[in-house]
Amino acid sequence: MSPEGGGYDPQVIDATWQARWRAEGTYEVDNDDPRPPYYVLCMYPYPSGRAHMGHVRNYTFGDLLTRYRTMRGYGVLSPIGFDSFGLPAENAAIATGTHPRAFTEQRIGELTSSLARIGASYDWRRLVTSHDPRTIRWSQRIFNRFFAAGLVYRKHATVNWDPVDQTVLANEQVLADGTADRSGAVVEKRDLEQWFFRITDYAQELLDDLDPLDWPEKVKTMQRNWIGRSEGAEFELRLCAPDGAPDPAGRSFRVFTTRPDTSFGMTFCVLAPDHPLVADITTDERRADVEAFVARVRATAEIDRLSSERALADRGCATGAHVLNPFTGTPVPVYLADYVLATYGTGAVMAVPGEDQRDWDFAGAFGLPIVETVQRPDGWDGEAYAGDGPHINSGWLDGLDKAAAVAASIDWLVTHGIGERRVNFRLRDWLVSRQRFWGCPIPIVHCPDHGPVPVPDDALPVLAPDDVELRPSGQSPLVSHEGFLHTTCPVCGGPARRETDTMDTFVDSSWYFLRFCDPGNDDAPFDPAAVARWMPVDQYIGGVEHAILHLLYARFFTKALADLGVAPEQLREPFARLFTQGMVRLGGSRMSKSRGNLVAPEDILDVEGADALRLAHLFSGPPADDVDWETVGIEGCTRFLGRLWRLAEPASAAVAPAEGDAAGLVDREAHRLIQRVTDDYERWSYNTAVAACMAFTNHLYKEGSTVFAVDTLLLLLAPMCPHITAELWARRHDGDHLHERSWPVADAALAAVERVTMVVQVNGKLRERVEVDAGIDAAEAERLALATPKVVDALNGRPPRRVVARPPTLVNVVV
RNA sequence: GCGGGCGUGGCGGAACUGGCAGACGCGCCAGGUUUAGGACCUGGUGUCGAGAGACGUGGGGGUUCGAGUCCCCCCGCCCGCACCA
Repeated sequence: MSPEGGGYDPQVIDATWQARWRAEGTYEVDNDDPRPPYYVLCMYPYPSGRAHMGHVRNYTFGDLLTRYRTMRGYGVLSPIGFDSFGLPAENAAIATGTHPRAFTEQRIGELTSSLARIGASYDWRRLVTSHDPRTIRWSQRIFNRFFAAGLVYRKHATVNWDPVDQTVLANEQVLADGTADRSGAVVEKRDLEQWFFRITDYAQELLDDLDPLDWPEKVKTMQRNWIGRSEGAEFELRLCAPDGAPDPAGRSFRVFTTRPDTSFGMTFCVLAPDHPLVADITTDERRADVEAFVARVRATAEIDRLSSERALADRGCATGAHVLNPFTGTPVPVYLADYVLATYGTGAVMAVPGEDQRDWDFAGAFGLPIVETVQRPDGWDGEAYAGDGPHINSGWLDGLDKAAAVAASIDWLVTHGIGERRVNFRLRDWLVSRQRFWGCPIPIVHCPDHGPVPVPDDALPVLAPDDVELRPSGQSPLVSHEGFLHTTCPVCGGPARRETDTMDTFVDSSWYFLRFCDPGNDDAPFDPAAVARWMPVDQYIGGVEHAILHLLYARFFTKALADLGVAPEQLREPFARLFTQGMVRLGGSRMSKSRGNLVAPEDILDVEGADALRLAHLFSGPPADDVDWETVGIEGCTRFLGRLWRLAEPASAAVAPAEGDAAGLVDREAHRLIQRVTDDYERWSYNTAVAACMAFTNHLYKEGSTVFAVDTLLLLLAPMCPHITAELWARRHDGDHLHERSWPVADAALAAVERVTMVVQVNGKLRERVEVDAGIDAAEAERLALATPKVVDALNGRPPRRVVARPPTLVNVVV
């Protein structure tokens, strides 16, 4: 290490350049910036304190892209914010007595410092946090717009209730085994009055608009499955006596099916245990059993309900009621079963055991008849048959295949006024109420005379009071805060009570990316013109764990806001391109606080510095893949940065300059490197981009360096390791700022290869290598190949059976 | 069960459109430098074989002049949804 130049000291260099970027506003961009716009966005973080490795990975990719696109001449919008409402702050408040705001703002400070320390570059003027009263005001304004448009409504819902923490939980806080992720208690069901967003109005559009998005196919598929469109028919079943005599009261219910073609095989039907008609249709003889069954299902934890261990006979119950199968005119019994869900379709199904395995199993357990309505293929040895085939035992549908029989059966239902074609979605409306304190208050006043009334726009934001005591009482402290609770009705001025529920924090993350476009706006959530300039986000980066909820909600918000005229009308999708990065694991398991296997990025920043840490993440493998930190060799990256320093630092000069022809060859190599690395950046192949830069550095150590080659290397590495490259560039170029330079452009003529190694194969096996001119034609390649000793040997005087020439890289001689 | 993906050295991975398998890095081995250690520099490193060479991308088959890459079957692993009628 040369004493004159000084060694590579990341502590000093990182801090120097981070301060300079911040002070000079290097990555600030105005809405009238003359450069073409490009919007890079990392999913904004929940402020949990100092950054963990997942953050580092995420924000390294985002920062790299910001710097790269800036060098390519774009005005890059790269904002950051914090998803600062949420459960952990509230739990900490209950545990320690700290106000959630103080707790949260401390965590924001820590995460902000971490982000700065990895060198992430943002336009800090655009900072948006969910708990900021300015954000709350516009979240509430949007709620009111949705309310006015009928996109918000209130209804009774069965929600998850944690009996230990005494609170309602979101679905995502309930584990697969039916226990709460925080308390571990078995979650109960409770009926409460809740607020919903009518996302199902957009189900079809949310499905259709996925197709053109440049998103991982996996994420699009997950969303399609979540939306869960299915086509079929809905029709009416009329109650009757066991002998088929009409029900004197004329009662009926409707069923949804995707297989109306199999209706002739309906030998019973099934209602959900909580179907509203259950009590009404149950016969007196069956009432005791039915009531016991319904009570049992309600009390049974989800996990037990789903268990395949349970005897089927315990999962259903006869009601004693009968309905007429309209296709056959015969009566069939009505059962209850826990596998029929009240919330999907009509909460009632016709059962066709011949063509549905669940119905088959149920029929077996209850001794119900099975009628096959589709001809089994030869050799079929299964039970229920769901495939295609000619219909049998189906009256006028006999002989038709599935598609024809579906169409004919629906026509028949329509003609007879019994039912109609029907599309159902699995997607439910979005339950947004949370009985929590640390969230955006729902801006509603309940008036005894006028019902729920929105708080007028000019009275927003509705802010939660600070003088509350957070206790695990099962209610938001707002419920018992008299000053907050009591207000007047905006319509009549009479006494009224404030809504005490807050909004799901997914509401905040459903529009924050729009606010980033116009964060200072005091008249509206954002100016549609500002949004039109930047949106949609050109590159969105985040974890695949948000593949469904956040991304679906944000898409819904964008569409709804566009339809309401809040966002530009033509903005139908928020995120044009999505990249989901892999998770950081340690020794195979997920890194997490609870597992106690966190590797603190700050410890690495203290020693190896930001550039080595970033490089380690970039080099470890494809960005989309999970990475096991145990196998990441930061040593190689640290070593490389040392080599780079001794190559490029003017006074450290460990590499001699290339002389004469060698210099020209090195420069040509540099042009090829530009092509290679640029291509790698464009296709998210950063591990190979790093590899190419390492290989080139090795090459320079061997062949000698040139000013052009080293400068090129620094430019290409600038987005990946911005500190060391900026420092080296400044030392080489009289204080010049690397990150204001343009991305290098390869000279195609110089990059072109003149001499290449041509591979000669005999029968597809490698036999010779020949140095040839890159411009040779097929005839010349063949001539050279046939003249090589191994080929002459193999031919032994005979002519080749065939010669395949792919000049200038390969010739295959078939003998 | 349905959907998506993956399987390459001791390890992370590379091979983009079918054309030199294993780039780059870790680790390991040897040499240099150093008082020594560390750091650094150079070379080597898929398996078998003294060598020529043979074998080699989870297993089996196929297409092709040529297959890690395309097709079929099987095995194993990961992820998502999971009684959605």
